[in-house]
Amino acid sequence: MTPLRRNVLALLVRAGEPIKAYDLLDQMRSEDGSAKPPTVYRSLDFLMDVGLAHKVEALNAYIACAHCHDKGGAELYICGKCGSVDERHGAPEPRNAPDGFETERSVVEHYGLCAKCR
Amino acid sequence: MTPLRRNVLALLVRAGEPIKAYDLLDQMRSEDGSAKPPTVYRSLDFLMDVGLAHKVEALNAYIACAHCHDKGGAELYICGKCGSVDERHGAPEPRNAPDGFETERSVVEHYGLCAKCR
DNA sequence: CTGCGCATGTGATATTATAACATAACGTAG
DNA sequence: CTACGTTATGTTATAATATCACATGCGCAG
Repeated sequence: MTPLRRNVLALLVRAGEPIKAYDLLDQMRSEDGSAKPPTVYRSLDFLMDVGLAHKVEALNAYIACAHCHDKGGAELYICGKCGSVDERHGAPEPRNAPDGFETERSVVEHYGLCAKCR
Repeated sequence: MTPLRRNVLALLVRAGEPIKAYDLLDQMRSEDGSAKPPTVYRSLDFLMDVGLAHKVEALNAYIACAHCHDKGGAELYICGKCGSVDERHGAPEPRNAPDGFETERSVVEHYGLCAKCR
């Protein structure tokens, strides 16, 4: 874990909700000035590799992992109104899977309204 | 359903696996010549609205719906080797959901190896 | 005919992400 | 200590994905 990566993680944590790569980049630039796209994408890739961050595929955005399990995909409940994300782990999919399919990675994202925003 | 939209749907069906918007566009251009990005994106949006196509979020690609249920998100099993997609419907998520969360739309994509490719 | 609503055409541009190559930082073998 | 390999970062450019904004056409209700 390098200072750069730690900084990216801190920004993700501070955001508290999904944040776009280029918004992260803007925040980095306001301190550093020299940040460029590969800087932020490389740090995000690293953080996702080690399980400290997730990509929200349907939003093209990124969040800090709330569980730090380091393995196993998260299940995300994303409120479309307030932007909050509730992250759950370990939900064993109902094995609706085709016979013999071997899952390596799952993307599970639910969009809707959280209890507060209903 | 217009000729344009029917054509896009036909191309999706013909592809038989997830296809990128710009690959669709290339195929359209090879017949039509005048197709442009909004042409294909508008048709895709329409097809997704009426449930005849899905976006594979983690691939930024699109597929024809194999069930035509018109409502309710699909659950996709995507083979990383041969590219085949097995589409399942009606899997009730194990309701690992936060209390009071009201889901409007779900994205469920499983990546791995299909039975044939293992 | 006229006006309205929707679909499409067209050019430009915004957003998201990666390629390719250069430089630096850091540990380890010799 | 020094040379070297490996990993991380800097830098420039560009690719890939998606949308905006405005013009045009087309069918139909009034």
